[in-house]
Amino acid sequence: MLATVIPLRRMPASLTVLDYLVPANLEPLIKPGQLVSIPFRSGLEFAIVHSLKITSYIESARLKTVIAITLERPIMSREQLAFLEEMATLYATPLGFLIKSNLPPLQKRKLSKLDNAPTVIPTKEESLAHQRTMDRDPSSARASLGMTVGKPKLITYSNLDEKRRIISKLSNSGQTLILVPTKHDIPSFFKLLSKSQKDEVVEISSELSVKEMFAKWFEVWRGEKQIVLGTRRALFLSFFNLERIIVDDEGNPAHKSWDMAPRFHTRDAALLLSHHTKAELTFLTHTPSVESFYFASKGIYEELPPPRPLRATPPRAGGDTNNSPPFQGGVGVVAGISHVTIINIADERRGGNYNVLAETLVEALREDEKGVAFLYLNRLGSAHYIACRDCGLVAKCLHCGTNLTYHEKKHILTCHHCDYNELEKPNCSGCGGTQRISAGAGTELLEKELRNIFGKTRNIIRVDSDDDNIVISTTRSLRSVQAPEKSLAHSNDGQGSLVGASLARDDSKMPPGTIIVGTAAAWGVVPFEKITLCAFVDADTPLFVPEYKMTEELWQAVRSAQMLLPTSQLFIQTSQPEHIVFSALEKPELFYESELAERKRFNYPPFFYLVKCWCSGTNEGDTKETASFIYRKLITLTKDDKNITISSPIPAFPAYFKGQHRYIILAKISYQFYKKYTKLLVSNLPVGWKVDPNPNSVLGV
DNA sequence: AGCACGCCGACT
DNA sequence: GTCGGCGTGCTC
Repeated sequence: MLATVIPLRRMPASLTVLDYLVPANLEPLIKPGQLVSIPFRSGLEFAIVHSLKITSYIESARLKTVIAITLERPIMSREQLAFLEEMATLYATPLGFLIKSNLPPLQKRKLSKLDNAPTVIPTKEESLAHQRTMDRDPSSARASLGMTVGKPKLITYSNLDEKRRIISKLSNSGQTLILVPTKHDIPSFFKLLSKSQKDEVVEISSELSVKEMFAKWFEVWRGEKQIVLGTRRALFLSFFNLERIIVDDEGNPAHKSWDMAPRFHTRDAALLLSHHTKAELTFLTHTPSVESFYFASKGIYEELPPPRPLRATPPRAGGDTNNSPPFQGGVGVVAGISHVTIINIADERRGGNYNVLAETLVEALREDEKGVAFLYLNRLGSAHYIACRDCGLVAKCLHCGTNLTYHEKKHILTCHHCDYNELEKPNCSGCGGTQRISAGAGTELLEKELRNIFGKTRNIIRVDSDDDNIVISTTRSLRSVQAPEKSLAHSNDGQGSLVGASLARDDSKMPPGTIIVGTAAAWGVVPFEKITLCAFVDADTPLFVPEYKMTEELWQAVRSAQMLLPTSQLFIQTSQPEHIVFSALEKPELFYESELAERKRFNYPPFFYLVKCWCSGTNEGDTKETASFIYRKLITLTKDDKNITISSPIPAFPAYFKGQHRYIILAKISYQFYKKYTKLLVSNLPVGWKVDPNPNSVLGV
């Protein structure tokens, strides 16, 4: 007998699986999903049994022999293995490496203890299936029973009470996987669970120590705990009895893994896992992504109910178009979700106010002298575009109307849709003004302005991100607060991360009259329950950036702020007050209609599936040449194929970063064939190329 | 991919 | 004689 095994190490794509002989004494015991020990090169290596067979394309004299079965009970089900294989191919990650990095550290002494540990069999009606699963057939329960799975469900809620009710109705049979966008969302979701649900929870995040991860991994593997609440890395735990997957806050852009391979969206990975394990899949959100809204409207997802206004404006007597249920006085929820005020910053400029803050906002801050305010500054992608500070006009392409990208080196503005470019002019073509900006105001500038306005009467806290650290600084002291490794493990009290909790609990740091100034990093840390006034200081930046998902990101951010701020005022400073993102707050379907029309026009998701591929190198010419060569190869491979279009290489944004020049090739694939063509692309890229399927950004790398 | 191997040049 | 830098080629 032969075994095809996956060595648990980085291997070239052509060698993800290797064949080994199975000694006679192991033949009755060996099965797929088991952890085995194999001779590899001159040493020993751990491997997972992929499949068993009789013959190999390699002559048996050259085959080595499996040394031992390290753990008799399979470490993963066939379905989990199939899921991992699919993830590895679609996201161009070596399979052995993907498995290894998601298994607990393989230490021999710990492993030998485990094999003797008794299995906890659930007392539920599936115990039979479970027994079968664990002892004979390493399949996940629902799949082994031949169960099928219905359409994914898209469930929207418009306040936390509704969300709590949905969660409390979850069936308690089998294992449940709940995926949240970031580690900061774990405690707030935990708070919504019922008491009995809380007892069944295992929390999974990147903050766990090796030892904690080891313990939790095996709790799930043995089926001791029924609810896994975690970030996307929880997708890779070993479930044998997974019955349902819930993707929480489905529209949140943080669900996308963009900086590390495998670069997947939690939603896409959950779809694959659900497909293999037959677990029911639910997308839970206050604001669906544009993609999910579309798929629900086409009946590909089951939708209940459509997104509703989050009390964007106070209800008017009589003609109230708000169809969300009236406030019912539930625990922890306060009537009348955020009152939104849109401030036209262009009016302020015309009125001679050239400060970062509009007079209306300054007035509101003055009135809120006993509260805690949060001023949010969006700096993301601020250098992408050229806008006029005075009138808000943005340079647009003459052919397609897309915002032009500014290239600093050549002083030109280019359109990445149709290769149009023009010279950057010093004056605004709208008002002749010279205050053309390519970067928004920073937190320091804003802090300075607040000092000028309020002097020492206010306590100002700045929350910035500096690489991976969250830096919290007050006017008196400056200190770097790093989320300590263990903060989450001990914070089942639902207070948020330790950093956020310390901000919230320590009232000496947040006396009445505090103003918190922060960038995107602040969102996980700001104690929103204490905030009495919130403002988007520069809501325009995302509207100007030539990235197709930016409008949706702003929509998500504003709606999230409404959810997080049940009572406070929400101010939005913009030079485009009539923009659909703001006008649609009262009628959300308008946003989706408008955004879908735009996406359709440029063949973006959900009409086409995007795959971003890129290469980098120290020499610009060589890198460009490599990119062109691969482009020509891909074009030859796919010519006359209507289901895929491949763009010619474009420089990434920024084109040169950390000593590397980067070039991007973007493929647009008919959605129904996304797997087939993604595989085709991935298998034709040379070593060193990176792949991001369904990317958040098409220009950045 | 990652690591052993071997070739070669620079040193004790 | 031996250390180490890096180009080559193999892994069942």
